[in-house]
Amino acid sequence: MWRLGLIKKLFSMSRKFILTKEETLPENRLTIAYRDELNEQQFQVATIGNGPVLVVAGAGTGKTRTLIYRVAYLVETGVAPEHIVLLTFTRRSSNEMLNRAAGLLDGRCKRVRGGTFHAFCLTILKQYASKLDYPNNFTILDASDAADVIDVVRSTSSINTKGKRFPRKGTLQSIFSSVRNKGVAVGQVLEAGYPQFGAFTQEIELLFEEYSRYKQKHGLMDYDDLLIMTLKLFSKDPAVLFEIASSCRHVLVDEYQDTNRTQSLIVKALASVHGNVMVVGDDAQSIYRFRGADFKNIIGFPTEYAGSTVLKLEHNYRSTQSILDLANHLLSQAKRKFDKQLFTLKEGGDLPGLVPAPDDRFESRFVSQLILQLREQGIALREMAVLFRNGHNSFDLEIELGRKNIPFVKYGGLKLAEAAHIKDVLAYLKVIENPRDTVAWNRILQLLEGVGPKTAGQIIEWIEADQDDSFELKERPFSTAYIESLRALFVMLRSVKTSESTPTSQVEAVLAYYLPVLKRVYYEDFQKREQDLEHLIGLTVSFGKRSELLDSLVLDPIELTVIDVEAVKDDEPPLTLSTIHSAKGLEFKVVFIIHAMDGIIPSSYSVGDDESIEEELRLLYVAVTRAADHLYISYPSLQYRRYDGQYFTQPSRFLESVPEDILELCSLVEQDPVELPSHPAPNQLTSSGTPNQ
DNA sequence: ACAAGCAGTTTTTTT
DNA sequence: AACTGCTTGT
Repeated sequence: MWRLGLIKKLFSMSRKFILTKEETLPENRLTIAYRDELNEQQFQVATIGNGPVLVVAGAGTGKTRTLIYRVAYLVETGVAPEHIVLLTFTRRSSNEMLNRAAGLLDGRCKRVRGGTFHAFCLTILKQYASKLDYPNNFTILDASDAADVIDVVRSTSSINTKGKRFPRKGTLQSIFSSVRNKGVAVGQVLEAGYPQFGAFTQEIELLFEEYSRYKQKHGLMDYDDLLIMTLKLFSKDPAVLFEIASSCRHVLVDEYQDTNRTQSLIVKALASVHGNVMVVGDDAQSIYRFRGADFKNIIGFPTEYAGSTVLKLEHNYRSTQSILDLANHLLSQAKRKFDKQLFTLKEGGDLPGLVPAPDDRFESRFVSQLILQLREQGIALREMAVLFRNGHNSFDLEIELGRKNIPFVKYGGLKLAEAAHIKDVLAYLKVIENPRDTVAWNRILQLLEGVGPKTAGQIIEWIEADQDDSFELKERPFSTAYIESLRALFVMLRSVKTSESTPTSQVEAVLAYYLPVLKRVYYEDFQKREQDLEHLIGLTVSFGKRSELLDSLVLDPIELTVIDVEAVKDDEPPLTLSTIHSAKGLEFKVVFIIHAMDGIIPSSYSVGDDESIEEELRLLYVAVTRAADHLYISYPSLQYRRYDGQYFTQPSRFLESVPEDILELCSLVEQDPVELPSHPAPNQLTSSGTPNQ
């Protein structure tokens, strides 16, 4: 492990020469009228000179827009687009920003580099992998791949997992990820988050070491490695750091409050030559503590970067005053105080509504009916969103929307690349790409009839011993139970490997082999899964290389229901369903927050830990501030749990102390469909009163 | 000895 | 829906 001190020393090593600042274009020769199109605070941000800058931007203050103008300004004043690095949270927001910036300057911003930290680091690592003793065709493990590797390591190690309850593979994976993202010891992570496994500290530490060794040996990198290995590369080879940092004349980071320690060190490294780093964020919207994000990064920025400028964006252009009142009230409940009060010129507006529904079904009917009515009133579906805490909170609503023929896209929850059948298909391609990828081998071997964990492990040992990437089946004591199907598998792998065809035809070739397997293994619902595979073929056409397809699917996971987007491409733009986490940075005219009961928001997992509860509060704050004009918060009063039957719920504790002149309590009243007026105002559907139970 | 099938439990949020 | 632990079958 490298040390923080070493990195710091590294940065100070590069000698600095002071150049006189190149003359910037006079303002009147710029093509964009920055002063007219931005407010004073935004203008400052967009046009500020060199040096470190922290922008504290409240929700809805035009942060994205300002960053776009910043990029445009830099390009216009002579910075080459490829010397600008724009790090954003999702590739979705990165693309949106670059497209909008390109629109401002007729395409000149297209060559700005950027994307997520992980994607950006990947491009560096692909180039310099050999310096870290990795092959440059290394495989990226997603969270469940990583868990599978941990499982393999555990079963081959001599650790006794019997007796008392030993953590499962997925739990181990999150423990290891915390260790690395927070930079603390295994023992500390266990103590803080998993006290029940404290007795296994030694075993878990051992596994952690073995897991790291295994990845190195087999050319595997998990998500955390992409970041940490990049830092390691920088500290191992200062010349590489210097070369990369030299090409980063301006580093811009969005959502800085959600970066972790490693990411902040990467930013520091990238800015180590030119020192031009602008980070934008809002500590009140920090919602990724669970994966190591630390809002201290944003708070501590001015101390970390001497001579930095702090700018603020406080004018909210998005929401009505009524919605901001609720948002401000939520923030006032936080233990850690925020020095921000958002203000808007959009006075008044309907009060946000709190709607207790009798149960799930009523909640879904309420939301979908109101959506239809608002659409009648001229609000497009694409301007409305339903937000929720957990991916599965919308299942019932999804059925109802389907019934009412309301098109929707869902963000968050299950990703296409996480579905078992997609992982199967990708595993064949991964093995062809990197024959040392034992996780993928393990997966595809176990799809053979008569091969389970033990036999798969045995076959993998033989394959590894061969050190031969040509997929020839050598003489081994194979059992007759599976030898024929194993032979068929190798024939397929060899023919795809040697075909040198496009990723699309490679996927098609794999599918020809895989479809019978699919039907046997998933005989219950293979038809549904077959559709996803069709969708996968559609996705492959934009890739020129197999490795690009594989990397992209891991780093930029396609949401499962994006299928629906394709289907309705020419029709009405769909309604958005999203987890609150995935809705970060987005805005909608109408927002529904569903399942807003205690135990969901805040999650029952966070109860008992003040810091976690605070994060849940910020999460609700983020959800509320997505809304521009109308906000409805609902929850089912009655829930079913499989074993203890029905039980009554409480609304989220964060909403309990909110006075009725900020959040209006509504009730649902059932009415004959014929009686429905054709153009009711949203408030007429609900009337103030006691909850209807 | 190992694979396959069944039953019962458990599920946050994301790169 | 997927994972674990248990039982049955080869």
